[in-house]
Amino acid sequence: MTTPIRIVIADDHQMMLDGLSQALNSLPDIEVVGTATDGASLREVVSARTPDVLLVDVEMPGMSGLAAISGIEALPPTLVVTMYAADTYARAAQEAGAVGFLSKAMPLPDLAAAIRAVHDGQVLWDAPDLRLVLDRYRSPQLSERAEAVTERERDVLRCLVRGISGTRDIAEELYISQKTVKNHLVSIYAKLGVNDRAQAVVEAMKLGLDREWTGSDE
Amino acid sequence: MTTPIRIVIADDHQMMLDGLSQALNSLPDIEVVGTATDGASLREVVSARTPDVLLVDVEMPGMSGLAAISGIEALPPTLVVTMYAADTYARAAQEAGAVGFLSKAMPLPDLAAAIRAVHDGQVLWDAPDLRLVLDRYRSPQLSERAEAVTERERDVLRCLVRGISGTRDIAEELYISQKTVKNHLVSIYAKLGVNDRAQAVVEAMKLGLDREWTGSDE
DNA sequence: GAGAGAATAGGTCGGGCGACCCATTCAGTA
DNA sequence: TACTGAATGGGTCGCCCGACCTATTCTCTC
Repeated sequence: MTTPIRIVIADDHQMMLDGLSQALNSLPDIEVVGTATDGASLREVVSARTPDVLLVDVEMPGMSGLAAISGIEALPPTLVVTMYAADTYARAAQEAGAVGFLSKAMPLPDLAAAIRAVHDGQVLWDAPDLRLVLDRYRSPQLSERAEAVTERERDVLRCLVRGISGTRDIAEELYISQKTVKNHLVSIYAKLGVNDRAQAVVEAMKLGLDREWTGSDE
Repeated sequence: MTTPIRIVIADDHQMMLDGLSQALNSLPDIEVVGTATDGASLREVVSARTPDVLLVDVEMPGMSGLAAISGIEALPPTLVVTMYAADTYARAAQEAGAVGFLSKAMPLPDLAAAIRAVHDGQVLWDAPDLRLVLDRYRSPQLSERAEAVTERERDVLRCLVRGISGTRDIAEELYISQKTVKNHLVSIYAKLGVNDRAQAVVEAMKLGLDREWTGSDE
C-alpha cells in the first residue's frame, strides 16, 4: 500500500493546529505525524519525526516560522502559510528554504493539493499558474489496494457503506444477479485483504473509498 | 436520537473555517450547518439556518465579527474567538450579545466543550473557573441510541471496527463464550436499528462510537 | 429484601454467506 | 488474431450467523 504523506504542522494557535491536523488526517493519503506551537519545538519535532512535508505558519511567537526552518539542515519540502495575503514574506520564505507560500484564505482542499504537489517535487510560489498546478493534485492519492478495486466493485462497497448489506438487497440496488454480487465481493475481499462484509466496510472507510461517492451531500 | 448541536462558524480565513468545520463535524454531537467569511454573509447564514450555537471570529474584514452579531435580533448563544489572548474584546463581545469569549490558543476539544456548554445555557467569560465549566462538557453527548449501548456491547463493537468480525475471534479477544458474543450482537442490532455486523460497523462509525476507545493514540 | 438490568451461557433452527468449480460476453491491446 | 481483464452469470457445499427461547449470577437501586 502506498505510504501516506507524513507531515508536521506548526502554528502558534492550538485551535488552528488541531483543526488542520484533524481535517488533513481524515484524508486517506495524508498523515499528521507531529505538531508544534513554536519554533523551538518545531525543530525538535522535525528531527524526531522526519516528515515528508512541513507546514509552517509565519506568525509564531518567539522564533518566527521562517527563522525556525532556516536553521534546519535536512529540511523537507516546506510550505509556508500566512494570515496575510501579502507577499511580504514570500521572498523571505524562499530564502529560508521553503518551496511554497500560501495564504490562509485558501480553502482546505487546496492546502491538501499543495501538500501533495510539494511532496511530488513541485514548487509553489504565488505564480499565475498556481491554480493549474494545484488542480493536478486535487484528488487524494489512494493506496494501491484501493486503486485495484474496480468501478463496479466500488458500487458494491458503496452499498455496504450505505447499510445495504444483504446479497439480495445489493443485487436489487445494482440491477444485477445475486451471484454477481457474490463474485464482486470475493474480488473485493482479495484486494482489500479481508474476509467478510464487516471487515470490508472498515477497510473501505479507512482507505477513504467512501468519501468518493458521498462527496459533500450532508 | 438526540439532535446534534447545529452550529454556524464565521472566520475570514477559509483555511481556518474548513479546518474547524471538518474537525467539529467529525464529532457525533456537533453539526456545522453553515459558514461565513464576512459579517454580511454571516447574518444571512444565521437567519437562513437558525443555528443552536454561533461561533464568530473577532477579526473579520469589512464588518467585524462583533458588529455583525450585535445587529442580529434572534441571536443564538454565541461564542466569540480571537487570535489574541488579550481580553481587549471581552467587554465589547459581552455588549454585542456574546455569551462566551475564547482564545484561539485553546485546543479544539476545549472549543467543543465550550460549544456544548453555551448550548446548555452556560456563560463562559474568562473566569478562573472556566476550566471547571469546560471539564463538565468534555465528553461528546452521544445520541440516545448510542448511549443505550452498554460497556460490554461497545467492546464487541470495538472488535468489529478493528477487523475482528468472526464470533469465535471476538469471543477469544474478550475471553467470553461465543454465545455471549452473539447475545451482545443481538442487543447491539436492536439498539442501533441494524440487522448484521456490516451495518453495525457503519452505524458505530457514524455515531462516533469508534472514537471513544482509540482516543488520540495516533 | 425485592426487583431491575447487565453480563454470562446453552440450545435449536433456517437461511445466508464465503470458497471453489465453471461459462459467456465484451472491451481493450499486443 | 489472440489474449487479457472486467462484468455478468450458474451450481454446490459446509459452516456460521441471526432469531428465538430460556437460565444463572451479580450489582445496583428502591
